[in-house]
Amino acid sequence: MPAADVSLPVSDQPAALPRQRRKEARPAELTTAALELFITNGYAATRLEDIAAHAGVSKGTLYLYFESKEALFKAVIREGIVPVMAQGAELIDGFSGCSADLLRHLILAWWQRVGETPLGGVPKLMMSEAGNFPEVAAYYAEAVITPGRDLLRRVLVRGMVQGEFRALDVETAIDVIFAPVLMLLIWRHSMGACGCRTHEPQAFLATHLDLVLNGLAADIVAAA
Amino acid sequence: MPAADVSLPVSDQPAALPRQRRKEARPAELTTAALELFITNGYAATRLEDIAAHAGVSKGTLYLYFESKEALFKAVIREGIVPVMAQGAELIDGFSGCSADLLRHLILAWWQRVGETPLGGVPKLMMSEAGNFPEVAAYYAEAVITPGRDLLRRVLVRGMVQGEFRALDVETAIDVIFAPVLMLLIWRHSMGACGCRTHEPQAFLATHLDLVLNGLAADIVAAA
DNA sequence: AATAAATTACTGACTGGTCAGTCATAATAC
DNA sequence: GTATTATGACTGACCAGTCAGTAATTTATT
Repeated sequence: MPAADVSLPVSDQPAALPRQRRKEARPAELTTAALELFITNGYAATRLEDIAAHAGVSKGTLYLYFESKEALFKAVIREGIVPVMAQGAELIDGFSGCSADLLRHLILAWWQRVGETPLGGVPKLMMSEAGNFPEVAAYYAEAVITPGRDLLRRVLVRGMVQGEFRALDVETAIDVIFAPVLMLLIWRHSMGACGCRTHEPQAFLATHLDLVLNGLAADIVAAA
Repeated sequence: MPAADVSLPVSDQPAALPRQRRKEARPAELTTAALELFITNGYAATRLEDIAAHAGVSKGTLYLYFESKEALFKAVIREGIVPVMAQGAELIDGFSGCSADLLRHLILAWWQRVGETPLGGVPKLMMSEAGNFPEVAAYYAEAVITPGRDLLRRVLVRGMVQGEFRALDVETAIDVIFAPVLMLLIWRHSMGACGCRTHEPQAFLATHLDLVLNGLAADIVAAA
């Protein structure tokens, strides 16, 4: 949850506590438990009682911190994802190698910091529930997807400016390039969770990067 | 629970009509209506009454043809997707051009025959509900995903054998290559359905194919 | 051809279980 | 002792699934 939250579209902060002291510890435990259950069962199939039990409190306690199931869901999405983004920007800023390596590092880092953690369930959850929670989807698009795309755009533009990458439609390329990474993640949290064959993430990402970096590579004119 | 369950993976055929005449017309209308509503609202949020109303019958009638909501869901998945696959095989068999064109044609044809039709909602629906219906997911994997991957494998192997494509891990490449197409589809049926910016499918697919075919292309040795 | 009987197709009010959300009460802190 | 924090039994809405009954259609009878 960004601290200086100036007029966000989705704003169901805990709020329940009327004034004075607020214990920040409890809500975090609750959203953690909620995230886990939402991800494994889906939103509709997750009972609030189970979330409460999972966090070691009673159902009533949930309502001290969240107005409703929907508010809890929003909080899960909000707290779950936003913090990660800043790190990506730093990675790009402090990178001096070639753009191909930068792209590789960025994607592998994202996989390590999101894909392999509990947060990895959020994108699939969001996809599944976007239709039922359009405002949350809009918030997610603004707070997660847009900044994420910005990072990738910087890398692609960097590569093109430096003559390492071919010129192609950047806005489209961003999503084409990230799609396999997202699919890998979504797959693991849907079909993968029920016995279906799953790819080794490292091998999958390696093949993807191999293919993409070859596809992006500018013709090496110097070779003549 | 199926009556004479001769060990099919998923087998909840209409079956309700005990013997003699069976009207095949009605079930098709029902699954069509169900598909539409499941896709827009999700499984849990779709009321059987709405499906019935949408098909112009009463709720009771639904139960003449389907044992339960779950059986209806299975039927929707089953009838919805399977028929398409055979056409792909024909396309490959009767193709004489280069493998790059074949891949392009296959993907564009799939988009046209699935992506742009109501069937396009099935993959996202399946992803969302796989966790809650593992048997359906297993059936889907066997009846849709495996045959689909077989098609792509044939194209890739063809290209490699003929020296048009670089050699790389085929099993992984299959999924890497199809992932952006799937994501395009999933996106349109989730975030895209609630006001978020969406790609022009043709442009997206063109960029994807451009990138992939360049990435796949064997170094043209003849150029020296 | 008209009528009755039998079969099939459909209906929608009803039931039983589930679960989000409430609130009177209890435990704990201060 | 009183203010804060937590509880879990309770309520009311919701909806999958049922079933006694009605309508339509087919078959049999005269």
